[in-house]
Amino acid sequence: MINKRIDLLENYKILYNFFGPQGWWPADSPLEVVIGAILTQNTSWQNVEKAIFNLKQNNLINLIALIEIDQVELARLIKPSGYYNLKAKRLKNLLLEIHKNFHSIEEMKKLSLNEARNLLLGIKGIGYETADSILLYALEYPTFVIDTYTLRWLERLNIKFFGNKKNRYHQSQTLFMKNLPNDIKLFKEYHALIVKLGKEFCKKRPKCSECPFFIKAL
DNA sequence: CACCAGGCAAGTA
DNA sequence: TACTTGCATGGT
Repeated sequence: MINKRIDLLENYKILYNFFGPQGWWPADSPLEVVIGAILTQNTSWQNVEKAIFNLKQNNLINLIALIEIDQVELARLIKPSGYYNLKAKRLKNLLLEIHKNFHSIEEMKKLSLNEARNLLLGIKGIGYETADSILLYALEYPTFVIDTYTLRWLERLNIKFFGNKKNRYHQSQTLFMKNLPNDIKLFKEYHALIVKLGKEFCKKRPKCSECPFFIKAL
């Protein structure tokens, strides 16, 4: 299963030295991270920025305000991020659930990692990646985010997992977490660097041969 | 013009 | 269990 030629910590260092710090997650508050986590589902961050800008213009980076705003109006404001009807519903649903159980986003931290994770995964519209993104970047729990870039990268390294979607996600996540120090900053930066790598070199096949990281990884 | 982006849920066989 | 489809805008 684990390719012993791959030293994940060593590869992190190579990536970091090549690309530098990525500064994820760009946001002014944990709530803004949560909002961005929903809005960026299968959507470029550039489009998410436009939507978040609209929300900021209307003082809507606010838990109560977002719970009270009309869903159709919210959808109109987040339109640039795509799937706006769906995302407006998911956002209100998630924030309502958080407010129902806690005073604020930060209050969720009194839960253990697994408690918080299970709570999030029980909410419609929150899958594994969105849950882990919120846990890591908004709440600062030490969990590793797996996304399509990460899976693509593992596949290129010839590391394959079997079973259903849930098992494959957790096996990939475990691979990183068992082979890295339990360091929140490292987890944040590593995931961002893998996304950066994917955007730079893995998007189109011909570019793969130009990827300096992939050559060093092997 | 086609294709993709920092997914997820529901439906089908 | 393993595909397929709907959701939708904006950049390349």
